[in-house]
Amino acid sequence: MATIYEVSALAGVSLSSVSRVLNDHQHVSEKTKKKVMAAMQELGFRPNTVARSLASNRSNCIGILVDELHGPFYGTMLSAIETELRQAGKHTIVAAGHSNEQSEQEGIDFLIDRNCDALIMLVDALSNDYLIKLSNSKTPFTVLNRQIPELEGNCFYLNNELGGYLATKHLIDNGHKQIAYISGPLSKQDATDRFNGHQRALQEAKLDYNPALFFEGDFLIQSGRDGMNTLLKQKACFTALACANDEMAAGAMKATRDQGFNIPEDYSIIGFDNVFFTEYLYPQLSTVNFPIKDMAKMSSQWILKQVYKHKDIEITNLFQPTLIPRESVAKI
Amino acid sequence: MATIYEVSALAGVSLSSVSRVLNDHQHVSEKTKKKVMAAMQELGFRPNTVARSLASNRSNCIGILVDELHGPFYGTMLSAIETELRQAGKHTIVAAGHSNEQSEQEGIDFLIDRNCDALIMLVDALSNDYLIKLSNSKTPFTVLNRQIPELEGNCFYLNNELGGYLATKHLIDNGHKQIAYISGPLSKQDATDRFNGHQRALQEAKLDYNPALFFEGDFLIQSGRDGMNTLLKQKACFTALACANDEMAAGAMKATRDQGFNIPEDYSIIGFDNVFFTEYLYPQLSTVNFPIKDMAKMSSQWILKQVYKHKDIEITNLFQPTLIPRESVAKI
DNA sequence: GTGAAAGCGCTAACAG
DNA sequence: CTGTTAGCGCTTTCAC
Repeated sequence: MATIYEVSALAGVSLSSVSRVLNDHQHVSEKTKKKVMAAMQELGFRPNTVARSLASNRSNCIGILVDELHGPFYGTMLSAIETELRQAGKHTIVAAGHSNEQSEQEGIDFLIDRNCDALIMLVDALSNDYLIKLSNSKTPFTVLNRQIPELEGNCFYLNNELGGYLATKHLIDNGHKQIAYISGPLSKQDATDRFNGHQRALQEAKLDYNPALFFEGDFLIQSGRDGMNTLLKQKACFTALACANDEMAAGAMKATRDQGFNIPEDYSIIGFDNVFFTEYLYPQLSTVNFPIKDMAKMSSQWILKQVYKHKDIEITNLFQPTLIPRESVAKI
Repeated sequence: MATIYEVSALAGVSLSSVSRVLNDHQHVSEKTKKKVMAAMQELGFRPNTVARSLASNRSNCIGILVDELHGPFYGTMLSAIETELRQAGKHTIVAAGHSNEQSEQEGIDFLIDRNCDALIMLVDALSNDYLIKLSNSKTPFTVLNRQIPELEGNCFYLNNELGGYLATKHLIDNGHKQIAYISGPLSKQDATDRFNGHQRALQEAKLDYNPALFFEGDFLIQSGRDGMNTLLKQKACFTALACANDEMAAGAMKATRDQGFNIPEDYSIIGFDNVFFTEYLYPQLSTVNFPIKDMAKMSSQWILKQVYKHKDIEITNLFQPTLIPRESVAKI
């Protein structure tokens, strides 16, 4: 593998000149630039990224830390980030935190040690305090799906409350008056925000909130099944169900059918997130779109702008959900 | 950030000694080892990975190249690889090739330039020839879901023929005699292997293969819909359908119901891959398991063994599919 | 067992 | 606009 050294020799210029054209510096004459380029071409020169990192203290690597690598959400996110970053010549290093505080901290260290220029995180085990402390270190980072007031500019998040509102409103607009709700773990901000939105829609329509129609799940499919089974068993009746995410909605659909009911004839169901498999379900699940792709892209752009000084990038931190009506909600 | 230099000063030993304990070399006295460790602790020393890479020409990074980062398959794979590699202290750099030959080649260059110690690839646009040529370069690699005779030891693949056989056999065992088939693009090896397995099962049961009951899809959901719609329209009748992957099976289920038929009462359907959402479908999709997780793990271990000289690792290149009977296939 | 010294390939002042 | 000169932080011969 040829080095910058051999290039400089062949081109008959100094090391620095080669380095300059390599880094697109201004103040290089067209002539030497041409000579250098030709020499690089001839030698099949490929710059050694590691050496560049060491000398410049820049790795051109962005670390991505997520709870899990599998699941419908993360793939979409990774894909959007990788696409955006790679076309800017940046690499993506991934690490999973497995929703475990210690493991997530290790993941961060892992990524920082690797000299990542910046981090993108979608994690929930890490405390706000930890993240705030981290913001004083030299590695800039971005946080997805989380709003931390002290770190406002670094956070890219959804108006979850509005999403929750939209979902329940859609049910109400279809004539439903008794609406059950399966939430995510209320210890998580996004879960409570969505639930608050649900309640706001109820109030707005002057519908009473009935605690018997509430079930707290954990965002996983099984809790959707458990939730719907529980709801179906209690006495208060209802005609529609809003779930705080699509996985739980899928579980609820299963439970509903296992009990011999039809969707949406007997029960209308709406999810949240609009993950790709919602279209595969039968009936196709009505849901609320979570623009994870846009958010992932935006946070990549934030890094491009902050860390690599790209210009002309408009940053938005707050994203809006939209209703995706499909087949699982019917008029009553 | 403390350097090895400060550690050596504080410990009162030379640079080399510090380096030795850092790298777990033999021939270091317990005493100096202790002193060094203490000094590191005190200074909160964290070795600079980049400098180590440059000096040792080892990055402890494994590059992963996949067609796409989203989709049900890749997440599972990435997750298994990251878990396995990270606990060995290795990092994972990902790149997507977008099923485009040039883009995949760029992905490889990208990863090699980044000084990856090895590569794991799950790609289909790259030709065997290209891969064979690549095997002469200094970066070892592994190929998933693909069998290249010249690169036998580097390939980790499924017995797709057997999988195809198992699926159709399951249909036959349930009494079906007219079985339709929606294949993947026959230009791809895995698609033809699966299809061959289908035909073998037919022959074995002395059932005639009817070309009218065949549709060539592209592994995406829409082609499953198109396929089933086409099959339903032609005159030859059938009672069961085997699909070369789960996405197409999901599409076929949709088409079946859109035409007013029930699954499995009117048509039994079986998929292939056993991706996570097959359990979310209604009815739950019977399918054939593709042990992508095991394969991903095994290929990580191959790298650990070949590149990092870990011992006691048994390598298997060929994996076996298994039948996963669920609800979408009924006796006739 | 330990230390000295020479790089790994490149960037970045600093002169000119 | 170009060349000289130090390093970046660590590994690795090679002596001792």
